[in-house]
Amino acid sequence: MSNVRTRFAPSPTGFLHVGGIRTALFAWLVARQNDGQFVLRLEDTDKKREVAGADKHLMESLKVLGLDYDEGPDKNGNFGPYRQSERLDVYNKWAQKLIDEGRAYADPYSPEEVQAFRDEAKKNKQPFLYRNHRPDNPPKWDGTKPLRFKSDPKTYKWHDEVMGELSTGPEVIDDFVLMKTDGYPTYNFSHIVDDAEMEITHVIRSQEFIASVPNYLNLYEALRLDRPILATVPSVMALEGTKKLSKRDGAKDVLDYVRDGYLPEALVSFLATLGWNDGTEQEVFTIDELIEKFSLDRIQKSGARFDERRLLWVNGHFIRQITLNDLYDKVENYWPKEAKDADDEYKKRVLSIVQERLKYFSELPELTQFFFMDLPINPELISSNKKLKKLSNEELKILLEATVSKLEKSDFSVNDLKEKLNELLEETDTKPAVLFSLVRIAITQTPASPGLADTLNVLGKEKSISRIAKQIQALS
RNA sequence: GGUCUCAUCGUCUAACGGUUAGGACACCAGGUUUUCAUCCUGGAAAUAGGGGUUCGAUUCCCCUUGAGAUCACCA
Repeated sequence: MSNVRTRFAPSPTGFLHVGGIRTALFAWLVARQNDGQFVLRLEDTDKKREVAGADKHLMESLKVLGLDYDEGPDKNGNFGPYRQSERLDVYNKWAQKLIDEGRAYADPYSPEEVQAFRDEAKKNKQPFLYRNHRPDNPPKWDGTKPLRFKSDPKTYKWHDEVMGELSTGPEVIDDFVLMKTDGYPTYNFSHIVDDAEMEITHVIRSQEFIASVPNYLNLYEALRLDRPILATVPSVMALEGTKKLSKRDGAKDVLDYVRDGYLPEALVSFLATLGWNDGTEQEVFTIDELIEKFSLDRIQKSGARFDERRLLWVNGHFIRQITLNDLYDKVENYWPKEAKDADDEYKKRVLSIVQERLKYFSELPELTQFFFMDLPINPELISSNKKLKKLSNEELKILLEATVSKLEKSDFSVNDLKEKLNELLEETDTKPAVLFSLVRIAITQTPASPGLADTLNVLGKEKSISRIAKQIQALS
């Protein structure tokens, strides 16, 4: 394929959720795997729905995930401008062409009259077709009335890269609005013109548009434009219920995931494999692997549910794979506030023993707080422990005192700590489940922590022993 | 209601008409000297229903059922 150009064309009406990002990702992958261009075009033709700042937010979302675009509102390109609101002359030019050729006409009816037609159709359980009311002698179009396409209803068969062979009858073709009375074009008109003017080769978009495709095909013919390759991506569905994922079901802003400490590469891998696979049993993909292996025709035809638990697993998988130094840089802003004055070396050691249990960065404070401050004694940790609650305070104290005197003799290297702890098990004739749990609780005061020897090693001799002493005191 | 589309474990999915229907997430059990996590082993878990075609259907056809999309001067 020569010079592939794909585009992502959102309207700036709010944040980008995972479904939108997935569509953008697929378009981006097609461009990258063909050494083509990926274009961002803002479809801001509905001024009523536009949200201030949404454009910036959207661009930021793409950039954070690494979906860099070659042309867009904030990039130079030979096909600009990339905001539809700045391209009105283009739409007017093409609209005039249709008018001149008798393929567009002014809609003489008021909105109320059109609505009455629609209500009547609905009452009769018929689909609404404006062309059943097409006027015989429409007035000249002067912008005060909507401009409608004069359609040429017919049967269509076409190929969709994802959905396969599709076909429809003439009953779905209608005289849709091209230009609104506010001077802006409708999506149905503007995207056709822009895709052609911008030389887009692949139109990859979500499935709510598929029913309109026959109308688009009809318009391409009237405009005498070659139609691009079409690919319709199914919606991402909410985990519960039967609805597509939407903002009201709690679909999160992708930037929220990034803020919570999800790695962009994990989000990308997860989103790509939500409804796509390469036919092997590979579950996780790097971006380079996706660029190499992705293909539109292996996208599922029905919508996949968004299961955040799988995303969590993918993210943990990526976190465990990156190097400690890399991870250290990435978690810079996620440490508990008590770590403010801790030095890099210490924080790095903490991170190294926490890396395998970190699922996303926002968890870091609860996982590591005790490394940076003495947590208050929590008696419940002992009283709720199956084994420990059977022992008396006196017995617990004896064990902890033995631990202190043993640890006094350790150089606190991990190996020596392991050795000393083993000796302690023998000398006190205690099971690991008892002794180690007790010591772990004494030094961390948390329900879960990394391995005991590692934790002692990082905490250091002084802190460890003083915390055990505090626990002994609390038992008195 | 019309039109289009889809249908495999709870979830994401694999299976040129011939497989004990495979993998992953989640779940359960066991193991790796404590917890949590990682890792390893094992377990439970699916072809929506009914008809065809075929020696043989998850796979092809039809019907039913269920689901999604759409029928805007929104995209």
